[in-house]
Amino acid sequence: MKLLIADDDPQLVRALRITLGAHGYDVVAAPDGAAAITTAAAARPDMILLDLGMPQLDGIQVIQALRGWTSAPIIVVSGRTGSADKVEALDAGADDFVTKPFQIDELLARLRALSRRVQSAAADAVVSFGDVVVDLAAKSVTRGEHRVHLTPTEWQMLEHLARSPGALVTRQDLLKDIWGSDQVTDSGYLRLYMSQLRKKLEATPAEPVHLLTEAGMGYRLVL
Amino acid sequence: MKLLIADDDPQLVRALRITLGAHGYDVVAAPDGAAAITTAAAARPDMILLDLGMPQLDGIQVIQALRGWTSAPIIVVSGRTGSADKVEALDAGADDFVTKPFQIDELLARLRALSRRVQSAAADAVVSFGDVVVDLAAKSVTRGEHRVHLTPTEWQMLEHLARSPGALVTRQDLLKDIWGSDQVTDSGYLRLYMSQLRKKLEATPAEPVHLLTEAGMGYRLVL
DNA sequence: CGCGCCCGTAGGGATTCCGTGAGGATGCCG
DNA sequence: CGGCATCCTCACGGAATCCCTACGGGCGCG
Repeated sequence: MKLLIADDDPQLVRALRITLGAHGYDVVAAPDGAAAITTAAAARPDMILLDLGMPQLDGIQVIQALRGWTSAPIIVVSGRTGSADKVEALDAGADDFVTKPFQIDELLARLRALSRRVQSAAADAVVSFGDVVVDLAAKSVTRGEHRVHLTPTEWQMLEHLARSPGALVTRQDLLKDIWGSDQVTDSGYLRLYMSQLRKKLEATPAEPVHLLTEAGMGYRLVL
Repeated sequence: MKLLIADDDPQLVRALRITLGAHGYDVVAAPDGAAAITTAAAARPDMILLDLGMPQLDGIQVIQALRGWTSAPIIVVSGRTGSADKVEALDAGADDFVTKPFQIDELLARLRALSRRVQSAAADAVVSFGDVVVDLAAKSVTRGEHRVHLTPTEWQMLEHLARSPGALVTRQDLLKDIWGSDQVTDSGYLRLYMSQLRKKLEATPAEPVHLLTEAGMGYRLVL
């Protein structure tokens, strides 16, 4: 069971590394928010211990970034005791919230409780179809041997589709998640970006095999 | 989302029932450990809120009894702050531990966090009959090894039938839910789309085995 | 047997929905 | 200031979908 500890207090990290290591966990560490994200992408931990008050990046933002591609349990560790902080972190995608100072045995128990819930430890962060490989964690797209460059909007569309392969994604969902709010004025961006995606990823853009459209409903990525 | 509250403090139960009810939860309550177990068995809640210090039965025993047959998330609420109690409860099978007094918004956030995990784990919104598999979540239909394409209206019909398999669905219900308002002018849409569904899903469309019609009443999906 | 009732099915027009090209608007960077 | 990438609008041809109408068949009943 691999564990990522993201905390800027070297002493705490050292203590946790020893204790958790003794309980059979494989520990990797990151000193700030940015490092936490890159380290998580590289090491693919099964669980994440995250301090809210780190330099570089807000803890909430770190949670959101991680939740973009991994469903690994996140336990937030923080000195702040206000319920507002807890609510914010939990709603951003964290699974549990422990306030410092904490008892190490309680933390261990919460880790055990969460790991019980975890289904398939490795939620594949890579989706591939045809000769295209999409790496959700690295935000990179490869076709054959060459890398494909996508604009931010194109990537967001592909990301949404690739996150639930085979599932139908409603036009509403895409509009809401990419353009925020309740944008209902689909004056045709979706059609346009989908067209560009197909041009970049499909062998025959005019007759797509993977990026399908369901008339009147939305789009679907078929592997 | 049905919620079981097991607590011997009537005032707290009353307050929780109001607050949680306002947030869309369907609340049932039990005043002691024994009642919690029997009520849970009868009501089949999706989540359980459990007080450790109840008469009749130790909270830990209640957890173990519940875990014997249900995997619904259990949040323990207790006045004891000792880490030993937390560890014991969590290791017995509880998912989270909140100490009294607690902020109601924190409790709500923890409920949301847990339900998120449970839902993603139980993504089994699949109904199948014959060689047809209907995935309600992905809005996809497969027959044998091939995907079946449905138009929006066809899908809505199938969805209604598949959401209550075996049950009779009134023509009125279908008309109202698909075409909105109190459209009673069944000038034959239903017959038409049902015909197309059978053509796509039944082995012998002329002699349907699963998409049956009850003369004068409506339609029924038998698995 | 004749009839009305209900249901299944086929064809076709009207409408909505989708793909795509061209081009203007905006922001970034040297 | 100019080039560049990206985002967005608009318009049009073509495809998919919806919905209406019509026709045929099974079934109960007088």
